Amino acid sequence: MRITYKGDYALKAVLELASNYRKDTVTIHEMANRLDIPAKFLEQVLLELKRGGFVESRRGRMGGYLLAKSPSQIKLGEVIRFIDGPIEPIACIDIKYKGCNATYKCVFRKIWKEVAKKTSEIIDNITFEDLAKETKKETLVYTI
Amino acid sequence: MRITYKGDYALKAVLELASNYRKDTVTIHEMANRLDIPAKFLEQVLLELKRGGFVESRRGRMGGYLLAKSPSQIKLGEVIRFIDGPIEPIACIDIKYKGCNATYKCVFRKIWKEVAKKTSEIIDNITFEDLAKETKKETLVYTI
DNA sequence: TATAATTTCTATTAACATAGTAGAGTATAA
DNA sequence: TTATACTCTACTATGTTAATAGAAATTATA
Repeated sequence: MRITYKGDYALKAVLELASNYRKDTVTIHEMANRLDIPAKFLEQVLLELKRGGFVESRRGRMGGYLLAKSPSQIKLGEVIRFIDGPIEPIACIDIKYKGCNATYKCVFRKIWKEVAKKTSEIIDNITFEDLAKETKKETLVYTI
Repeated sequence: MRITYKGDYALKAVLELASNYRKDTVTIHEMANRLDIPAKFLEQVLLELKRGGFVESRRGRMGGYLLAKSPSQIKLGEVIRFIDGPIEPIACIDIKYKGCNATYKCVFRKIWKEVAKKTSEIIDNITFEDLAKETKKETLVYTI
């Protein structure tokens, strides 16, 4: 798995919206400023997240973005997979990969699957509710 | 972590040499044919593996490649890191990464570190001796 | 109703990485 | 001496990434 800037931005954006869940909508520019992300790039990321059903938007004045479902229903793994693709470290799990005339007896294949499994055990067991709580807590710690 | 074709080829080449440890040297072309890898590309990979101290070579007639140390002393993780770089899924662990004005309080950072740790627990605990044994066993199974 | 604020959509681009190709040079066993 | 093998450097095609640009559509509100 490799996390791109786009994926990184997506996670931060969703977390931002999760922290704002059931409050106001947040505009692209607000998020871009707060997260220090190029606004036009973030715009594209948010559109993609919308198509993925993670966020909703309100157009026009007083518009902005908001989460499409509860933070507790969005897993870290879902978002990163949607934006950056499969978490498997090598494509030999995938169809496109050519280079193994006998994948079924490739000793590496099972290792990469094991890596993917362990990765999944982490990222598919963390919701944005968890993350929002954690950031809140950390912010408090640093504020006090 | 993302494993490139180059990394994939490197692992297969080292395994091939591990299976041949203390027997004859193996030429680039033999390996390229057996592993179905473009010979000129494999050539570069092997040169890199040599610079990394994983393999040795004999030039001229009757030449070829051989392992520089015992298969039991070469870990999967060492080779893949050397060829494909750090296993961390995101560069925010690295210096070059810009985009976190406060990495120390980034909730994602610790997650990616955890992923890297689990990955390391797998790939740094497998030697090419293990792998060579496994391929040998599997080959037998399919031969019988 | 006009306007400012906001999202939406499509295209373009610079830089870099990947995966490979090409060819001339060097060493060595037989 | 020669065939066989590794060595080295350069080149290239393709794709991906991380943006940037600008015009269009929508909507609250003054």
